[in-house]
Amino acid sequence: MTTLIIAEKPNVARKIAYALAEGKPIRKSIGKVPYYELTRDGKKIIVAPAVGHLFSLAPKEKTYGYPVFDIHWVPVYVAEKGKSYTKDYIKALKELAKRADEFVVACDYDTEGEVIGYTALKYACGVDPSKAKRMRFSALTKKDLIRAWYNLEPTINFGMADAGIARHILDWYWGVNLSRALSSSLRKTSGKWVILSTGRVQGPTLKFLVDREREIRDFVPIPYWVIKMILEKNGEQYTATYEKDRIFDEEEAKRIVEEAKKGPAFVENVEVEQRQRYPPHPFDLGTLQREAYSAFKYSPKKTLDIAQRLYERALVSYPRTSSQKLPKNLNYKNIIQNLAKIQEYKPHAHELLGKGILKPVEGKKDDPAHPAIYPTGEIPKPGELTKEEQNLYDLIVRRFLAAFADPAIRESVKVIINSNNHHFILSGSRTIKEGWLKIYGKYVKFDEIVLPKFVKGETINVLQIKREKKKTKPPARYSPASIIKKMEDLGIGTKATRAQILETLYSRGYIEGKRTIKVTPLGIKVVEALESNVPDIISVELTREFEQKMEEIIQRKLTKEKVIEDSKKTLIKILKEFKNKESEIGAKLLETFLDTQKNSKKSKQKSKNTKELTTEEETRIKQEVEKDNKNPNIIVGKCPKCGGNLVVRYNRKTGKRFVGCSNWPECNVTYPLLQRGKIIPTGKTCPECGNAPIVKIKERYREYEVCLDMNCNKNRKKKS
DNA sequence: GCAAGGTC
Repeated sequence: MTTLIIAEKPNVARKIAYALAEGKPIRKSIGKVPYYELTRDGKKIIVAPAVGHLFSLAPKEKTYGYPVFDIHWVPVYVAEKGKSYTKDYIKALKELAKRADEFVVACDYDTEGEVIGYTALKYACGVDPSKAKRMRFSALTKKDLIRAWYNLEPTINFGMADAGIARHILDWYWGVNLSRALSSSLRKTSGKWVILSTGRVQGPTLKFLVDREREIRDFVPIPYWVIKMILEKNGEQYTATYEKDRIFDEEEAKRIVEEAKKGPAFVENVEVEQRQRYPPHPFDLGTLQREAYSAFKYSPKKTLDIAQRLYERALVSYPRTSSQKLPKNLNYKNIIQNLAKIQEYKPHAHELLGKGILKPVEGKKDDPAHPAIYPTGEIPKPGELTKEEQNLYDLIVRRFLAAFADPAIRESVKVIINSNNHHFILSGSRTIKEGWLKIYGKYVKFDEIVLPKFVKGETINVLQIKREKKKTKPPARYSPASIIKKMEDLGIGTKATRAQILETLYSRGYIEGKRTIKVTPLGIKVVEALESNVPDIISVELTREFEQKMEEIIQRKLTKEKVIEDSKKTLIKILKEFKNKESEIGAKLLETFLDTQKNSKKSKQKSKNTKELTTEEETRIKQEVEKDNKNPNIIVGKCPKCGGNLVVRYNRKTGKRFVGCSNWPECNVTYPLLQRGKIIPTGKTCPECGNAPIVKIKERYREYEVCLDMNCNKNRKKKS
């Protein structure tokens, strides 16, 4: 009898093996994949890892059309580029399954973990998933793991597996079909092969960003006045502000200034307050990403990448966590002693060790699978880390050490000045006791405004009282850090995927700007198209609905088949309507797409999104598109006579192409076209005749622009 | 190739 335990990832496989082994497990490997052999109670056990999802959904037939609902599970390395490393893991599981006659899933206890286990059993091991048992644990300590081993669930949780599978399929149906619909619309009008995309998470995220753009665009600044008192004490100048910080009536502001100027000004009261400031909680991934953004301006994606590298070197714990709590049984003392070997942490570490009790602060959020991010106590060799790795490591170490330090004490002072019965406030604040700020202070900003001592009744030497005109400001644009916080707050995406999804929005050309995110005209048009055709996909409610359905599947109140069928029906209807309006939608997308292209040329950015195709691919796509729509409506411009769209059409008898107005037969405007070369709309109207549009003709070895009007001077000049 | 979700 041999039992094969399947873990979600290599690191967990190792932990399970060490926990269950009597003595030490034997580490072996197949290719690059490590696995462990051990015995417990005379039973042979093999522990082997997956690496997250090993299987992914893909269409059964390779088509470019939509709708598409016929999909199945395939190895991820088949479905996605850059996932070849998973091949070895599937191979290893397949190999080890042959040696086993009992199977235990030990993936994270959530819907995704259940899907990872289910698909690994079914497609890698070739085993009926209903034959497998389930090891259920929520912490990776020896105690928890041993308890889980002796209390195996008799089967995997099929409710969770079904809910997870439904989630995968629903996301695929909505995301892929609508992405294809968007791309297809633009292709129809532009003739260009551009990837547009949307999905359950991309959609609402882009929508938030667009909403913010609209708020900014529609913002009407309102003027207001602030009143300031410049005063002098001991040869230094200080500025006090009027008790009402914004005055929207200029006359009122004038009056206050005039009255206050009469004086006399004296100190009416001095309020001093001391407050304890506790250290910040240990890092979950989202907080680390925000902090690294504010400290170093690293994008969330970059921070996760660096943290992953540190984790792989065993310098820090697992980064994809939402916990803000350190593990209870962690040997804090040992870690801090190790960190003391690094010169810059030495004094802090020694101070903490001298305290006797080591009790960290913790945050509210928890994660069943992983604790907060902490330094393991492994010490990097000098020069081992890059500057970026060093920065992030320092941030994590200091945050960890700070959690054990004393609170800081801050003092705030309010001097209330009365001048002819108008009140002005002079504020100061300073740190009285540094506490944890000594360790982590370089990453937090606190004002340090030290005031001289003022006493009640004291006369104030006023130098000036004045009003300043200001304007209300529009809300700020999102930064990569703040949009990810927004996603977190609304519960869309996961800790592991949010950063990646944001990168996707950048690579689609929907958004730009490293620090403040600006939505491009294309991004705005995509949201507009979805708002009027598929409002569901840009709404957070779709996620809520999926979650609810999943819960009902887990509770066996609904079957996954029913949920999938329902979504399919809804989508068929939506996609049918979308297809009917493709030309219209595409025309709108195109307007701004031309601008985006021009702009990106200006800033010398290469659009990764528009790729050159091989002739083979091009032929296939053409056939596909033509099959889909016998008359590809490439819009080349506006009709000078009626304002309709000028589109490329084909003579039914001769098959020859020409440009005609879309309002035919009401409008009879036509232009002849050269029969050779690819027609590319430019969005420009001819500057020479001011009438007909200019199109680009792209032949195999040359391309040139012509005015559609054959009699226009522009074309004559060209020829001569 | 398009999603979102795991992970190296």
